[in-house]
Amino acid sequence: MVTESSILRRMENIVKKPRTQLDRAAWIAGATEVLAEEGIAGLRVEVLAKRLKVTKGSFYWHFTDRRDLLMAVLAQWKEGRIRDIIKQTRAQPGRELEQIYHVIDVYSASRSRRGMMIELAVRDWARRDAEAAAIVAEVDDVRLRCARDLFLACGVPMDEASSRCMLLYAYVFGVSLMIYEKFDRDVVRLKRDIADLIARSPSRVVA
Amino acid sequence: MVTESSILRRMENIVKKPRTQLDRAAWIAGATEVLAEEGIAGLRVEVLAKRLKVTKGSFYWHFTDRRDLLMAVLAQWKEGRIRDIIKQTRAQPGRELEQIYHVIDVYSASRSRRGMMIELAVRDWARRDAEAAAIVAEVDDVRLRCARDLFLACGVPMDEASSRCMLLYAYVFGVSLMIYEKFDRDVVRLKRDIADLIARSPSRVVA
DNA sequence: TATGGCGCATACGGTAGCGTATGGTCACCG
DNA sequence: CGGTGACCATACGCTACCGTATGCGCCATA
Repeated sequence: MVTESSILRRMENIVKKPRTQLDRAAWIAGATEVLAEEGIAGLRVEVLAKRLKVTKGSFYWHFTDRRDLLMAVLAQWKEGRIRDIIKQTRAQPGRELEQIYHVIDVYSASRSRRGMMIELAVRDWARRDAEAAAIVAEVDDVRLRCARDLFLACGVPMDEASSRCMLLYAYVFGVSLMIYEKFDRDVVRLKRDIADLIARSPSRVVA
Repeated sequence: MVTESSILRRMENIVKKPRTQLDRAAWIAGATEVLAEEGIAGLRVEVLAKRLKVTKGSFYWHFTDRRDLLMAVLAQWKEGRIRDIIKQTRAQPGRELEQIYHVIDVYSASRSRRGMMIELAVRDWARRDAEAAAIVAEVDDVRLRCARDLFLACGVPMDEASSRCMLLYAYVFGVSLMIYEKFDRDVVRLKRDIADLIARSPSRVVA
């Protein structure tokens, strides 16, 4: 019989105590944290369990094995990235160029350090894991197409739009791998000028 | 007493059997191979020993510990990279622009896959290791300055030369992290156009 | 109040890897 | 021909980690 008190207690458990009982999502979230900090090689079941203040007995209740977790992390990363791309590349008509600058800015390492750490960890992972590579391929494809659409909306021809959006993403990933403090102190100007090169420099040399 | 036969035997050992006796250089070379294939996390003493057909007893004769090997790998990588940069960015007067295209080409992933694998492994390593980061910082500084000098020799102003050489290296590293087969089939044209954007696109929008 | 299952703890066997200790082998030297 | 040292093999203890087996507490339902 479903009593009123039983319903109340059940609601309590849902809203008041989602901490004691871990679910898949909590494990995935924790795993993503570790991935960002330590990379895929440092993402170990027992380490993660210690971090979440439980034992791995809990882990193997929610997941069949370590790979199960890794695939879940990948899937969630993919969903989040694609949602974010759609959001970041949706521009009001006439403001597409502005939006391109926004994309460069928002995906730059200094802007979202955590996001870039995950991005780089996933890409390093993908270099040696076929399933991770497949996910990265999907995300890259969506990203490139979305960014290309922005350039197309700016009136840039197809081939050039392809080149520029590829350059855009290669730049944001690549620059986060470099250590250039000694090279140039005025990083703000540097990055602004580079964004200009990617977004607006005329493609043809004017004779 | 140094007899004639002893000299002959010693020469034999030097020229004929440098295989049985491993030295530091052989270990470092093997370690660099493993680093390229498996990344820093996969670079394990016993794995490397098995690969070199010896046991780790040999390893701990030549190195104090694993970190000793890693630092040696790092040092050798740095030397090699700096030598290569100097070489690749030395241009005959008047051919500097040509040399810039050459640099983009020679450091692209498809051109030297092995070199880029090491490069990416070292950079991923540097994200979590201070000593690796210091080495990468030195190499980046030399690279950026050498490439900037090429742009300067082309008549490009200082600030723009800085921006373009930074974009150049960020691109070559970043593009090797991407998986874009689905996006554009004509990769040759794509890469050529991107090289044009980096090397020669006018920096200012002509009104 | 009894019971069944969910969520986790505990304990176990097994592998991989690090670093050390110690012994063996072979070349060379006198 | 005995000795010495470079170079390597073997064996050991230790830690980290994987996956499994099993037990325990707690909550919901009847």
